[in-house]
Amino acid sequence: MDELAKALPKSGPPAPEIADWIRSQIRASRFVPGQRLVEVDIIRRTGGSRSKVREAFQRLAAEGLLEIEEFRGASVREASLEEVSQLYRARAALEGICAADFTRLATDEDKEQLREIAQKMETCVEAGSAEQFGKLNSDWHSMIMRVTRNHVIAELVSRLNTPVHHLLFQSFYRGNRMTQAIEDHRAILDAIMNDDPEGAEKAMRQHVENGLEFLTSLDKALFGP
Amino acid sequence: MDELAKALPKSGPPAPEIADWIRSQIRASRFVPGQRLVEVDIIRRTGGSRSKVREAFQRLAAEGLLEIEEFRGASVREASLEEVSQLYRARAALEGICAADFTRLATDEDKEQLREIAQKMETCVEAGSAEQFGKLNSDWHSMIMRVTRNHVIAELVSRLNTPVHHLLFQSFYRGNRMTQAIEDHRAILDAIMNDDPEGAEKAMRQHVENGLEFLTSLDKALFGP
DNA sequence: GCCGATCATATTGTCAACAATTTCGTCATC
DNA sequence: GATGACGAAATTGTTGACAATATGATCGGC
Repeated sequence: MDELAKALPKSGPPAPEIADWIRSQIRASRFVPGQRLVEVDIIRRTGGSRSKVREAFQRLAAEGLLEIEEFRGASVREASLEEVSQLYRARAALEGICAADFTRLATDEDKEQLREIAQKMETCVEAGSAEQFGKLNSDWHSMIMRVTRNHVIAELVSRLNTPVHHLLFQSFYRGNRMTQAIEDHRAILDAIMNDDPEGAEKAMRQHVENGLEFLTSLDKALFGP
Repeated sequence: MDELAKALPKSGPPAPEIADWIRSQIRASRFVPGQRLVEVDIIRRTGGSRSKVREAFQRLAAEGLLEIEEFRGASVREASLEEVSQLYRARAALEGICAADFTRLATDEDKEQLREIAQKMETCVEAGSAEQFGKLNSDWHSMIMRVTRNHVIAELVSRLNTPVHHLLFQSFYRGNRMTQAIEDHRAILDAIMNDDPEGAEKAMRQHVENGLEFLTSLDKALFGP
């Protein structure tokens, strides 16, 4: 009864908040793939009742984030490389169309703001601060989502990202991922500035595909020869 | 303890199966938007225990299909027209990319099979059997999904469709929706046969957008002047 | 030391009882 | 007849106890 419970003086947090908490733990790599989530442990940490915790597990299982086995409980699901690949294909489609919509909908201020974030990211590369880079990268993609005003797609992309969030974080530390991303962003921004929705979409898709390629190479470096 | 219980001689169905059952009821318009889902009622009909039913509710709420209010229970969520519009934009992106992938991956037999389904649909128009048309339409889109072998996208599209499934069903009965769909399918198929992935993608997006336009006009005809 | 059986513990699955809240009918009052 | 207070019934929220299963330790035999 320490972490979430303190933030919420109520009797107990409802299932969605417990789910949020678990999700945040996974995104922060405090819960890693394969790890078992014991009910009493979550109860202690969140202050939620057992039924609430179990309901939260069901929610997360529906999202594909947890795996529930009979009499063995919930564990963080490990996405296979094949699944990650499919997931990135979905992201390419969704973020691609958002890039096109952004090009059509964005005001000059919006575009300028996007350019500024990209610029800050470049300074991060020079400073070698991958952590800050990751945060700005999130801002950059969120900015596009916000302008297109499609909550459904924003939610979907967020969910699609959760299972690989911990890997993304690592990836910026490795190889030339940051400079690659910078180049991609510049290509996207160029198309946006030229009022070329199709070009922006194409560039965004390429950006996502590059991300996938980097993840697969990262996977090989970590696990297989 | 009548419907699902009979089909399953086990002690009681697990939460995911109860969720499936409720989902099917919604798709079949037996549960309509706004309708409250009383726990004991679901328990009687499925044979599940109360905790199972509640967990199933949470799953469906996570999918956005149900709405859960404190002390008021679960009810079928009504998707606003704005939300349906966003949802179709997502579908356009996802199914569009699948059409392109299908063009690249499909064997000649696959393409032929797709053409056959489309042909059967044309006979349905002549016979005026909207119900059969709807079923074949599902087959047509499923066929594309199957060939592209992307379970993630297939699952997403299925979920995106569930909230409007009951409207889709009606829409085929109205106006010229069927002939419109036939034309769209023909355009998509033409691009596929010409090995033109981008053309197929474009045509598929247009097809989805047409579906949305039809839904909005249907909505106006039903509710607003 | 290694292997398998056996048992204690930990964990999850199920259920029933009780508390809290909403819902709906009843009735008195205006 | 409309309105609002009251209370019974229905419904949901919460908790705890018990059953079923898995997990891990212990022990005996080889």
